[in-house]
Amino acid sequence: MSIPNINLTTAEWSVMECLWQKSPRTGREATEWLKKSMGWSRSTTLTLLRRLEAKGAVACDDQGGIKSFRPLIRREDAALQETEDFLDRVYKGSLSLMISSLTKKQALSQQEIAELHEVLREMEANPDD
Amino acid sequence: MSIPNINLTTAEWSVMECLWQKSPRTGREATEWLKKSMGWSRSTTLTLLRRLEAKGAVACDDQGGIKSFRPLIRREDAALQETEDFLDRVYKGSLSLMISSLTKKQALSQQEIAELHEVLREMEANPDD
DNA sequence: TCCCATTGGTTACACTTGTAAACACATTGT
DNA sequence: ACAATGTGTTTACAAGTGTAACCAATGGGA
Repeated sequence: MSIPNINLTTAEWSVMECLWQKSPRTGREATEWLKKSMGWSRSTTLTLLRRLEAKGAVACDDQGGIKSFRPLIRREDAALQETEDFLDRVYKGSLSLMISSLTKKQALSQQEIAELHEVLREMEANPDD
Repeated sequence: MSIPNINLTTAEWSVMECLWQKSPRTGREATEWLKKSMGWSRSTTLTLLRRLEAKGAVACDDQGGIKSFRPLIRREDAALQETEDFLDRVYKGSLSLMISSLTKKQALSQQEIAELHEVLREMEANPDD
C-alpha cells in the first residue's frame, strides 16, 4: 500500500502543518517557524523532523550539508485517517451521529449551521460520490 | 467549573463505555464485561478504573468490601470535548470544512449522505439552536 | 590557518499509556 | 480453624511522547 496508516501525534501535526503550509523548507526555516508558532527550541523541531522521517511522513533532501524537508503524505490523507479513528472511537464510526449529537448539545453556531447547509447543497448539486 | 476538561485515553474510553452502557457496575461486572469485549485481564480493568477515579471521571461507592463504579461525566460531554479537540487540530475548528473534505475525498457512503440529509432536515424542523 | 557560528545528530529524561503480575485482605464452605 | 476463592491495591515495565541539552561536523571570515 502506498499510503500506509501513519499516525501523527499532536506535536508532529504541528511540524506537518509547517511543511504543508509551504514546502520544501530547510531545517532553518522549519525551526524558526516553529519557534515562532510553538515556542519550540531548535532541537525539538529537528528531533520531531527526524521522527517523522523515520515514520515515512516526511522526506529530507540533503544538498551540501543543508537539508530541506518536504511532506510525503498529504494533509487530506492524514486528516482522513485521523477522522476515521476519531469517528470510530467517539461516534461508533457514524458521522451523522456526530452531527446530531452536536445539534442536540447546541454546540453549533448559526454560522456553522448555515455552512453545513451550503455544503450539503453542493453535495446535492455534485452527486459524484 | 463543574465539568472540568477531562481527557480520556482510548483504553479509558473503553472503560467508560462499559459504565455508560450500564451503571453502577461492581468491579466484578466491569472486569467481566471488559474481559469479554476487550480481552483484558482483571487487573487491567481495575487499574484503569482507579486512574479514572483519580481523574474524577468515575466515582466508586464502597459498601462492605464490594465496590461499585459509576461515571461522573456524561458521554455527551466527553464526546463534545473530544470533538472540539479533534476539530481544532485537524479542521481548524470548522465542522463544515470537515464535511466538505470528506465529500471531496468521497469518503462518505450513500447511506451516510442520506443520514446527513435526514439530520439536517430535523435541524431545520427544530430550529431550537 | 584557526576559531566561531551554523547546522544537524545523539542522547536524555520525565510523563503518559497500555497491560498485567504479584500481593494482601476478606469471605466462606468443610 | 483453614484452605480456597473472590476482590481490590501496589508495583512494574515497555513503548510512546514532549521537550531539549549536549555533541560533532563544516563552512566562512579574521
